[in-house]
Amino acid sequence: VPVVRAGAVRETAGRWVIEPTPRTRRGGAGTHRPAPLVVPAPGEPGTPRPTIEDVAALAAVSVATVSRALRGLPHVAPATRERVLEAARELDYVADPAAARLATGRNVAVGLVVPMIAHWYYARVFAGIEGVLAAAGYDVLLYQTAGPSGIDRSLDELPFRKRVDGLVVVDATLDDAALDRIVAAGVRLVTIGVRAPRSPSVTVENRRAARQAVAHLTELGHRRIALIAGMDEDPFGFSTPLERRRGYEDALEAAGVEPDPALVVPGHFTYDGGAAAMQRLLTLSDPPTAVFAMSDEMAIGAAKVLREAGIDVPGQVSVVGFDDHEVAAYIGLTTVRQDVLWTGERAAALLLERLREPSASRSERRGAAPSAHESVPTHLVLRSTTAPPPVRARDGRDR
Amino acid sequence: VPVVRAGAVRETAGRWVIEPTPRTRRGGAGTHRPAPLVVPAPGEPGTPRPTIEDVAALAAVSVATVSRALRGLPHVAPATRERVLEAARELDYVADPAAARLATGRNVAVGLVVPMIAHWYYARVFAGIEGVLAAAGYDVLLYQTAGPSGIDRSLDELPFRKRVDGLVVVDATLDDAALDRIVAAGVRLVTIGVRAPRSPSVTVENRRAARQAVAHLTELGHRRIALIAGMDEDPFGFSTPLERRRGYEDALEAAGVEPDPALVVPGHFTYDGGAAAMQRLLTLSDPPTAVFAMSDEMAIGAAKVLREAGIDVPGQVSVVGFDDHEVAAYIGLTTVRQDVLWTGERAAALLLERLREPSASRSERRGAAPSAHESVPTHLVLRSTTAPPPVRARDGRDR
DNA sequence: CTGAAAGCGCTTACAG
DNA sequence: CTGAAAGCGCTTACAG
Repeated sequence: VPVVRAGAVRETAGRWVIEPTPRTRRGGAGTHRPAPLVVPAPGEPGTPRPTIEDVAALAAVSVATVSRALRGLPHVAPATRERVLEAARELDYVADPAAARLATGRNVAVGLVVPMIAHWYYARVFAGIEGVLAAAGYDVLLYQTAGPSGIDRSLDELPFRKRVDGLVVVDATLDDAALDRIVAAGVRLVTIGVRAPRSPSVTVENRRAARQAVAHLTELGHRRIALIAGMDEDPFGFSTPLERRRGYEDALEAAGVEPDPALVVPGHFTYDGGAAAMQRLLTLSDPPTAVFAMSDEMAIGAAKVLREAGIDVPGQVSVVGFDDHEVAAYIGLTTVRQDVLWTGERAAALLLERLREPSASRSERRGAAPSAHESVPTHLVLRSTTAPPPVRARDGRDR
Repeated sequence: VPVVRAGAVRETAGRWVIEPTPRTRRGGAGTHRPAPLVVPAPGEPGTPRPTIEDVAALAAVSVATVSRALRGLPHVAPATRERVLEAARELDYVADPAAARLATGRNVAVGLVVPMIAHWYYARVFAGIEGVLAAAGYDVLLYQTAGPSGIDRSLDELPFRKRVDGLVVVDATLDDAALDRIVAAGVRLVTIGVRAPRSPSVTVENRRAARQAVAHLTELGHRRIALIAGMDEDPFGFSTPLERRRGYEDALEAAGVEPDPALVVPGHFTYDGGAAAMQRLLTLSDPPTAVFAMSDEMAIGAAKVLREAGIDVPGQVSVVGFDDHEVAAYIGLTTVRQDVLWTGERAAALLLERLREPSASRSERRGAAPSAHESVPTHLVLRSTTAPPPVRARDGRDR
C-alpha cells in the first residue's frame, strides 16, 4: 500500500490526486473530513494579448520609442509620448513582465518566506511587507516552509530561483551554505527574527522586552515565575525564543531569584501548546504564581487551562503574553506590544535598499557589505491578568 | 502643503519616501509612531547564473535535448538523460521561468486577491490555496485590495496581467467589465465568497449555517435576537453577509418572530466593530437577549462589551459567532465552524482544473463553460455562551 | 529625438 | 533519439 502524505499531490494517468490536509479536532462537533481531490493536470496558455509591436504600429513609431515612452525615459518628444500613451491606452496594453525580465534581468518581484501564513504574526508581517513593496511596484510571492500539511521545506527546495530579485525570510532555518547560494545567485536578502551573516535583519527588542515583562512580575512580588517558550530546543538559530529566554533570566537574576529549569516549558507558539504547557506546570509540586508566555496565543491557552482548573487569574496566578494580538485587549491580557506591521515595513524598506545596490560582486564579495540590524521597540501593556501573588505564596512556598 | 497618503510611496530625487501606515490605538500604552522611511529607488540585477547552454556544453548535447531531458519529455535516450541531469546538478542549474514563459506563454504562477491578508480568514484561505498550488508546482502571488494603509485598489489596478495564469479572488468587488477583461486576457478565474457569471466559485453554506445558528437561539426561547453584520450596505455583490442575513431572517420567520431592523447593526468584521455594534444594541429601549455575529472577531468584541457592562453571558445575553476561530474554543464561544483551509484547497483545485482547460476561445466564448459552484459545509459548535433568556425577558419585554 | 537590430534564455516544430 | 533554427516580447547600446 503506497503511503500518501496528506496535502501531497501525486500524478496518476495525467490527473492529479490531491490529498486533503488533516484537520486538528477542536471544540465540540466533529470535524469535516474532506475527500481527496482529483483534478486534471494543468494545460495551455491563454488568449494572445496586444504586444509592444501593436502599440508601435498604432502610434506609428518604433518599438524602441514605445518602450521609452511607456517607461517614462528621457529623449522622447512630448507629442510622441502622448501618441504612444494614447495607443497603449486604446489597446489596453501592458508589457509582458517575462519579456522585460529576460531583457533586463530584473524580475520586479520579491519572495517572502514564512513558516506558515495562517499564523497571526506571519500574516501581519506579510501585510506590512506587501504594502510597501506593492507601492514600490514589486510583486510579492509567498512561500510557506511549513505548509498546513506539516511537511517542512528547506530554503533550498523553494523554487524562487530566478523568480525574484529579493527575499525576505522570516524565522526560517538558515544554514550558511544555503544563504551563500542565494546571495551568489544575486538574490538580495533580508531576514526577520533571525540574523544572517551579511544581510540586513529586523528583530524586535526581544531580550529587553522579556526582561521588562518578567520584571513587572518580580516587582509585584512573584518568585515562582514560569516561562512558556517555543520548542524544546531550536538548532537553527531562530533567535527570538532564545533572546526572550535570556530576558526572562535577566529579570530573575536582577530580582535575586534562582532560575528553576522545571518552570521553563515548551508551548510551540500555539494555543494548544500553551494550554498543554500550563497543564504541565500545574502538576509541579511547587507550581508557579505567575506565567510569562512568549506569545499571546500561548498565554490565552494557558489562561484557559487556569480558568478551567478553577484557578483565579490574576488572584492566584498572573499571566503575561507577548505580541498584543487583537484578542489580548478583549480578554484583558497583560502583554508586550510589538508593531508587527512596522516590522514588515522596515524589512521591505531594507530590501528595497538592498535591491538598489550595484551588483553583488563588489561590496559583498569583499565582505564589506553594510548589514543593518534593526530593532523594533516594544511596550509593556498592563491590563488585568497580573497582580501580586497570593499571600501564602509570598510568605513561604506552601501555597 | 502636499498631502501624502499614509502608506504611500513617493519618489524625490531618486529616493523613495515611504510614509508609515497609521496604527490604530488599542489597549493601554501609547502606540509606536514610526517615522517615514527614506530608501533609494531600486537598482540592478544580480549575478549571472548558468543557462541551458552551459548545461548543454557540459553534457555535450544540444539545448533542445537538455530542455527535453530536464522536463521529463519522451524521446530522450536514458543514458543521455542521465548525462544531462548530472550536468544540471553539477552546475546547480535551474531554468529561467521568464524565458520559459516567453516561449510557452505559461507563467506557472497564480495570483490570490484578498482584501487584507492580516485578517484571520484570508490568511487561512491563503494557506489552503498555497499548499495545493505549491504542491502542483505553481508560484503564488498575493495582491491586497485593501492594504493596511486603507487605500482600496480595484481589480483593474492590480498588476497581475501577464504575470499569472490564474486568479483566485476572495470577497472582492467585482464588476462584469473587469471580469470580462480578465477572462479575455486568458486568465483563469475562481472566486471565493462571491460569484462571478462564468467562473467556478467556492462559498460556505452561509444561509443554512446562519439559519441553524439563529434557530439554536430561538429554540432556547429567545425572541429578541440581534444580528451583528458586515457593512451597512455592500454594493459589490460580496454575498456572504447577505446570505447570512437571509439565514437569520429564515430562522426568525420559522420561529414566528417579527424581524426588527433596529436589531441589525454593522460590525465590519472586526473586533472593534463588533464591540461598537454591541454598545449600540445596549442603548436600545428593548435590547436583545441574544446576539448572532457574522464572525468570531465581532462576537468576541461584543462579548467584551457585555462583560464590561456587567451583563452576564449567557445568563442575560447569549452570543453566537461564526468561523470557529482558534480563540473561540478558548473563550467558550458558541459558533459556526467553517473549514477555511478546505475552502482554499477547493478553490485551488478548481483553478487547477480551469488551468487545464484548452483555450478560452472555445467553451467560454460560447458561454458553455462549466462553472462549478461549490458549497463548503459548516457545523454549529455549542459551547458556553448560549443559554435560555432570563425569565423576565421570556415573560414579557420588560427586562 | 528616433529607429534598426542584437540579444536575453528558453521551447518547439521540423528535419534527419 | 537528436540538433539547427525560429520565435516568444521585451530592452538597450549604437547610429543617425
